[in-house]
Amino acid sequence: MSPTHTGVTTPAELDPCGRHDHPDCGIRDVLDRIGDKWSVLVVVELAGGPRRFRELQRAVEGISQRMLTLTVRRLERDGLVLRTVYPTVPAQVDYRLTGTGAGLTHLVKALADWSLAHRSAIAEARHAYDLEHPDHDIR
Amino acid sequence: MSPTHTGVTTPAELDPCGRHDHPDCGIRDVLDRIGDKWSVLVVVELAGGPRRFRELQRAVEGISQRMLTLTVRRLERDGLVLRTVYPTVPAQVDYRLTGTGAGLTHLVKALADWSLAHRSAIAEARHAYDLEHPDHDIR
DNA sequence: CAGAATCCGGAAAGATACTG
DNA sequence: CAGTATCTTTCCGGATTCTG
Repeated sequence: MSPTHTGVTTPAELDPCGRHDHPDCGIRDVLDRIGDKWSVLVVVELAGGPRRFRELQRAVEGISQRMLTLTVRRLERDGLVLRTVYPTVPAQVDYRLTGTGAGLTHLVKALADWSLAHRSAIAEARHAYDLEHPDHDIR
Repeated sequence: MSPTHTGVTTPAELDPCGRHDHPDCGIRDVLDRIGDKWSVLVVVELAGGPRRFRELQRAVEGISQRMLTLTVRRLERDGLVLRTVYPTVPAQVDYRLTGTGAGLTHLVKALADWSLAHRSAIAEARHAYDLEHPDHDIR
């Protein structure tokens, strides 16, 4: 039993943490890592195999070279992506997922599945909301 | 077969989309929704049952009233949260997860599980990276 | 209590130019 | 090619004040 249990009904199947004795389940750790605008897209692309810098930039579409650098550096730092430099000229670098990073793709797939499964429902909900609330500035 | 198949080796078990014929798998939809700073925390709290505005604000800890309003409004608009107003005085409002929203908690749990499982590995990777790259400004 | 409206600072992201 | 270095702009989010 959690010492801070409030007596509120908490169905086990709806408790995302499995227990309530820590504030955010550490979820923020993941989200801070893949919740940004580009990380997931880069991971998805790398799931298709190693890619070079330019390949990634072309594949992700819309990402600036600056953001790609930052994104890929962070992923490297977190041990999700391996960066390999080949001492050729001009320089050649490739990026590939590490074991941990590959495991992430399973998570991403879960996200994609859920997204696809509910995308229309959400779109409808939005539409309905927008009709009932003619002038809002949400989003 | 995908018409845009490039011939690159793409192990099915690493393909997060299941297919490559769309750019981002719609993942961005989900991430734009739960990738922000507070949405997940609110959903997690609501997984414990209906909450009133103030209860949420106290529970989430650190969230401003403004951000709570915005967060909960977006979730409502997307049909993930149901907002109920009781015409009492003073006003009383409660928020609860919809069916779709409850389904989200499974996703969140997956995130939490992955996070907990790899948190130490990632921490070590970071530490190692920071040692080899004494002065970087990543993050 | 449950918000709405406003102001404001800092961080994130984009664009661009330059380099090994 | 694969970045780094700047500069500019955008916008997220906090603090505060006011209302039904």
